[in-house]
Amino acid sequence: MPAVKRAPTRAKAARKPAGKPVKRAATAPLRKPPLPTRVSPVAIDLGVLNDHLGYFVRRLQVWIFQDFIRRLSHIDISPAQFSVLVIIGANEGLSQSELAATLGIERARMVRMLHLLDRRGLTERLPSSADGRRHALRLTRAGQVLLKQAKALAAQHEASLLPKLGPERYRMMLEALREI
Amino acid sequence: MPAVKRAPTRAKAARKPAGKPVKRAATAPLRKPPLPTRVSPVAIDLGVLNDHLGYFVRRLQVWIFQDFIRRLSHIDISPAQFSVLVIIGANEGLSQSELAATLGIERARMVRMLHLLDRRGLTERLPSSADGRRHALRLTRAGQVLLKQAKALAAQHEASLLPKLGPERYRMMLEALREI
DNA sequence: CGACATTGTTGACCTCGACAACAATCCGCG
DNA sequence: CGCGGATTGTTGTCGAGGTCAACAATGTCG
Repeated sequence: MPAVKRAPTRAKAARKPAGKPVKRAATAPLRKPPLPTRVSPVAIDLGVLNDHLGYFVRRLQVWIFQDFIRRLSHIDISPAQFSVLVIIGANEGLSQSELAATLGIERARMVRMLHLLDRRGLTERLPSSADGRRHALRLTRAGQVLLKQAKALAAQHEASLLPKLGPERYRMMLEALREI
Repeated sequence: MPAVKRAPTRAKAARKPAGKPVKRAATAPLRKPPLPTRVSPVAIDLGVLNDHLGYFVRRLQVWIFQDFIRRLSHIDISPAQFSVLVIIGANEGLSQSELAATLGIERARMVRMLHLLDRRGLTERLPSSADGRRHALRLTRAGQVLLKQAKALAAQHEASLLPKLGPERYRMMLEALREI
């Protein structure tokens, strides 16, 4: 996890009052990202990257995750952890293998993730009555409470995407992606 | 970490004596009596993830990258390396900072990436004539040749996305993402 | 000239994906 | 019934990347 976001950074580097007006784009009123000084003299050509869906999908995904992480930093829940909690909450008693498979996460990775969530008292693994190998996963009460907070914050995050991407594009993309 | 020769996972108790195949209940102090089980092959509910664009974007990105990596495995070029080569090829003489900034990669990360590409004889860093701090990046002859192969393979990869996503959706998404 | 910013660089730390190996358990079949 | 094979959870390990701090060399500007 990104532990702490203490950004000391030289954000106060605005020792250039005259000359160029800092064109702070109309970003969300969340925090001032230290990305000024983008005074590139010449626009850089993306070349054939312009024809590659993967490039833009990647950039969008990084952008979305950064916003998500920032908004849920108070409760210290990563996107992956959020997805795990959501799936467990919606499918009580499922096994680690099922969970890992539906989220596209390696079983080995899921073990350590659940180990951490267990330590935080959010989830628990009960022995399965039917299969001695399995663990029946479920949320603790604390896990349910925190998931509810996480869902609220995640909904805010999601709502913030609309004006960013444009409402029509947003709905279009969500619908298209859901079918894939 | 590897200090202790870990205990044999869970419940060493099942020593399998002559007794009955007793359920494990006798050995461990089960704090939680209920044993909910899910032996149903029922489809797993994604819950609120269905309303989160980031989830689907992430899944799509992973899927695209896997295909890309597989198709370019012969020439051993990762998506990130491909983007670096493309940008350098289309913007000869640019600096590492500019390159890193346009691709959203940390300067420190870019250093090591270029170091590797240099060792492979694909790129080179020439001293900038105007600024002693900068390196003017460009492709070597071998780099140009390999980039051409990479572009061909990447184009095949891209073409393979059409039937997978549906030509309609593909063009729509590419257009939408490009505007963001 | 001197304070400060930029560029490239290195080191350290952390997350995450991928594999391999393993113990415990379940299943199917002779 | 017993035994080989498959499944599940687990640990170890490796490598790719992201992040941060610090630094030397260099440029810029009051």
